[in-house]
Amino acid sequence: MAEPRTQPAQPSEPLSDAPVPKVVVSRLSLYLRELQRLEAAGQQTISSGQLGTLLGFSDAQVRKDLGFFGQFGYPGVGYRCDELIRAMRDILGTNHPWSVAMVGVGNLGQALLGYRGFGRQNFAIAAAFDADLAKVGQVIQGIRIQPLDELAETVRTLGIRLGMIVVPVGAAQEAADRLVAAGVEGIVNFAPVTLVLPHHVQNVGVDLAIELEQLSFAVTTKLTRAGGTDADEGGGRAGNGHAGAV
Amino acid sequence: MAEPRTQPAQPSEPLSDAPVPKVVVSRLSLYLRELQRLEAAGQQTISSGQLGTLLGFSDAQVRKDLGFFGQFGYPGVGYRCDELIRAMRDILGTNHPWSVAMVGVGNLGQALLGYRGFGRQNFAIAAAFDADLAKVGQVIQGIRIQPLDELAETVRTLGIRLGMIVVPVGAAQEAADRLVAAGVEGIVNFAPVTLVLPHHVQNVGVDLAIELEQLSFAVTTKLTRAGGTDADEGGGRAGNGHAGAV
DNA sequence: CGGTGTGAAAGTTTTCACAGCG
DNA sequence: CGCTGTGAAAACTTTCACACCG
Repeated sequence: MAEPRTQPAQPSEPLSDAPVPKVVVSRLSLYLRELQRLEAAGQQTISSGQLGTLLGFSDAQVRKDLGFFGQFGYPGVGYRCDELIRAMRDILGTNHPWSVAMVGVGNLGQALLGYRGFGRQNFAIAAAFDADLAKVGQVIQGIRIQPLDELAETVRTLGIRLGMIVVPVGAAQEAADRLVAAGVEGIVNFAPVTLVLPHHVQNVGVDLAIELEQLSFAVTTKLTRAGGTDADEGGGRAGNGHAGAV
Repeated sequence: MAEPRTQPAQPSEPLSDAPVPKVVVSRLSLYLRELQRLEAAGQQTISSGQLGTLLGFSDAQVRKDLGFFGQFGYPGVGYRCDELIRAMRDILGTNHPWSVAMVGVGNLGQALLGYRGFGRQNFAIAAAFDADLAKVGQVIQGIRIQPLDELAETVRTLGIRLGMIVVPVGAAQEAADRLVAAGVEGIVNFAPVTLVLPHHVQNVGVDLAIELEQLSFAVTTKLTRAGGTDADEGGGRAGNGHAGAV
């Protein structure tokens, strides 16, 4: 932060008002994940070519993606890991903590309550709700399960902006409606159904069976782009495949 | 199956050898999911426009996507749900059962072992492995946890072709190596790391923190295409957002 | 009519290739 | 040199629009 810099600025925000392709943002998360790993391993700088190779993208794609948000590199050197990490987190919005409301505390919900990966990226499940009154009052992973009736008030009181739906498929839409009514701005939905939401509420779906379906197809057939394992030449690198929001 | 048909054929395989875009296949899974819901609700036929509206896509996109695989519709009528479901499952490869090997039976692994959604789409977790010898021998959800040493033999004996990695990030690459050595053809990876895999092994990544990161960005900013919740006009439909393979 | 299937046009994303910088 | 940042070209995907069918 207090480093003397020569030229690179880090606007860290969409730069122009040009809309950023969704696919670029999904790669940003991968860049960040890899950069954090590299930094932890002691690497100070990295070039677009190296970063791309690690993830199965071209050097040009890495540079173009970053170019949507500013100029972060040093010609002849590459990018400084620490700076780029900070910039990515600024862009993705994870330099500040996010509170998340979980609805549905079954097997999967309980596992997610204990998942350490959220905290590492600055997400905290701040409240959890379940329709089953037998669960209400239990404390799981330090969180007291609340009844659905308390959802709206708790969400407002804690200033929660994101929700996570982990209920059975039949209860998902109602859970979504409650979260929306409480003022949540985005929802991650683990139920295998397409939610009906107002346009101002963002939505990411994770359908575990669909991930396997995509693999089933890929194992059987050839795809056009970045299919299944992708990119990379020769030896053994794995490229990357992420499921794609449902 | 014994219906008299007029004209529609259902090639159900890539039709020509033209490679199919990955994004098309991901939408196929969504079409299938929606069709199954509609059929369960008693609907017999559906038009491309209706199906598209339910998922936030255009009618033309639905028709183009299906067009990669054959001709399934009846002009003036639409598609018969039962026929289209069967065709989609043939294409995705889920008309026959798949056995999956799970590596790592922690909180998340145990939750996935009990997840009913896999079975509904013809996936069965047929074996589970863990490095923790205290877990080995336990029976969870009807599956006996085996030591990693038995992975190769079990995978071969059971003819398992797909693997699922649910170990901590530091153990993921080794788990992948073992699965690959055992002859698995595709891997779903829940660990937040990019695996190095041979090119012939397909790979889908699910990074739970990245899903939230994408939401964090979407809530903060405007995206270009299918951003967060997308598509649809007026009232309240939710479009669809699936995360995108890592 | 209402709706499919499909070329052709429009729009978007990726790759190329190169000027410029330290 | 090695590597970034970026216009311009190429590739790919989506939308349009219409012939054709029951």
